[in-house]
Amino acid sequence: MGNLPQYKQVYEELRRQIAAGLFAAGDLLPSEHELCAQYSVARPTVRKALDQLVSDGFIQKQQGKGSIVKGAPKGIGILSLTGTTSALSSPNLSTHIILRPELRSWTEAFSFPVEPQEQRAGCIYFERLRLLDDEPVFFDLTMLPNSGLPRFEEYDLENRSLFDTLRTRYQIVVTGGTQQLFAIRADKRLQEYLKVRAGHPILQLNRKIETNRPGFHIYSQVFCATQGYGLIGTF
Amino acid sequence: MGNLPQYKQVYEELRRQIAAGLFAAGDLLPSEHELCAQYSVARPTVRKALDQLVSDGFIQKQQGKGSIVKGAPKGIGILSLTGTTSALSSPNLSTHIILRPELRSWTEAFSFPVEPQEQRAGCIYFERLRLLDDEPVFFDLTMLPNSGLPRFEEYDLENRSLFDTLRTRYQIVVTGGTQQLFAIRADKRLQEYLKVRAGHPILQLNRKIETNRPGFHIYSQVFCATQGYGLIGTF
DNA sequence: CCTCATTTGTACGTATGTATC
DNA sequence: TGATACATACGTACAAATGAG
Repeated sequence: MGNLPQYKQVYEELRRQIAAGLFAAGDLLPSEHELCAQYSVARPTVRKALDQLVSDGFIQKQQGKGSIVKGAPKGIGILSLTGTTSALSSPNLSTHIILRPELRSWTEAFSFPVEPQEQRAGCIYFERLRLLDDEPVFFDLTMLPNSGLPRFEEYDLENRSLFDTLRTRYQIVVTGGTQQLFAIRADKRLQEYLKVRAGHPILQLNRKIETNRPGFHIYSQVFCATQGYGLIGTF
Repeated sequence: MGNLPQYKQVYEELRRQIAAGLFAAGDLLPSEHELCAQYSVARPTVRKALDQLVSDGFIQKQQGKGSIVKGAPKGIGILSLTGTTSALSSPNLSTHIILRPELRSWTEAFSFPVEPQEQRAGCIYFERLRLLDDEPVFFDLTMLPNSGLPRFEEYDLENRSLFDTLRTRYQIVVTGGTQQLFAIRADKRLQEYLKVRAGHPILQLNRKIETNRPGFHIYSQVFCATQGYGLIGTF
């Protein structure tokens, strides 16, 4: 049932090793031939896993040389898609739940229309504030269809990335998406949460994220005060 | 010499057809089996081309059903990587060259350090202003290493996407990158180019883009006034 | 400069599983 | 239920780039 395909097992294992820092940036992964032996799979299987790591930004490949480790994605990875792990695995970054996941009805999500089956399923909605060194950096609102996510509330959104939870618990992975970016002035609510003065420039990000599960989208809206550091992402 | 691998030929042809609107959004591409027959290639070759189209956001795949065309990426595709074509193929979007490509020396690019071989090669630098319906929407600065780009100045940056030119003329494709986003207040120069009042919130984007050519990066800085429309991208 | 082993890139064929309609 | 379509997986072969000698 919940068995992962072999290429995903290899992917998850290598990804874990890289994220855990077992390879320094610039190191070479074992060659494809060696990986085949280690995991007892054929080369196309290993290559598929490596392709994933490339598109996730964990490695680069170079013909005749090998697979070069780029290291765990750095920064506040809100813009990186599958690499958002780093956002919450960073030791000095914490998450404060402003509004715990609750069930709502919905017809639209941050200006994106929701699809009929999503509307029927209802909406899981929650709000979080992310802090870096106890300073608020961004405030985000998330909407998910309430379908096929048993025991979702049990999973610890304070300490785990949403995308990690969806990927490892429910086999839901991001396949693409659409985003809108705005620079706006802080309103009252943002002034309070992000601790900025009135009219301070704020980055706003609306995203509709597609997944491998047909008709299942993640909708999110993020506000970020970028004074000082900027919002970093790999892609 | 300049022969493309078969999977890239299939990719380019299908991409061209989708971008040209030969398929409506929601249409199915021919099945993998049919594509094999059409292009006289094996199924793994077709699948590799389709994988590319998926990761570029042109199609979605669904097991048992087929490859669903999502249509040409819409909006100002500054954030989409390989799909930036749309930005300049849009009929009402035009490009004004503020500063024609010129050769410079460089040691850093928008806060990103440049690598030694790039520094030795020198820097191609240019500035462009993009207009939508004759209204300025964003202002961008680009830096490229001056190596392996014969006759670069001849190619028409006013009417073609930079990424398209690099991909089709020089076989340089984007493999990933890092970006920093900021919300800032407009300074004097931005007030002039983007026609906004002093202190208006502006979106700033610094990017270091990696390519399949080792040691060749594209550095760009983009400023955008997002009042009204927002900056849209697919990923 | 050339040779050679290593490593990744491209391509084909085949087989089987699983989702969709 | 069956036909179709995509997903996964293995094996093979050769090409092209890299780096060591």
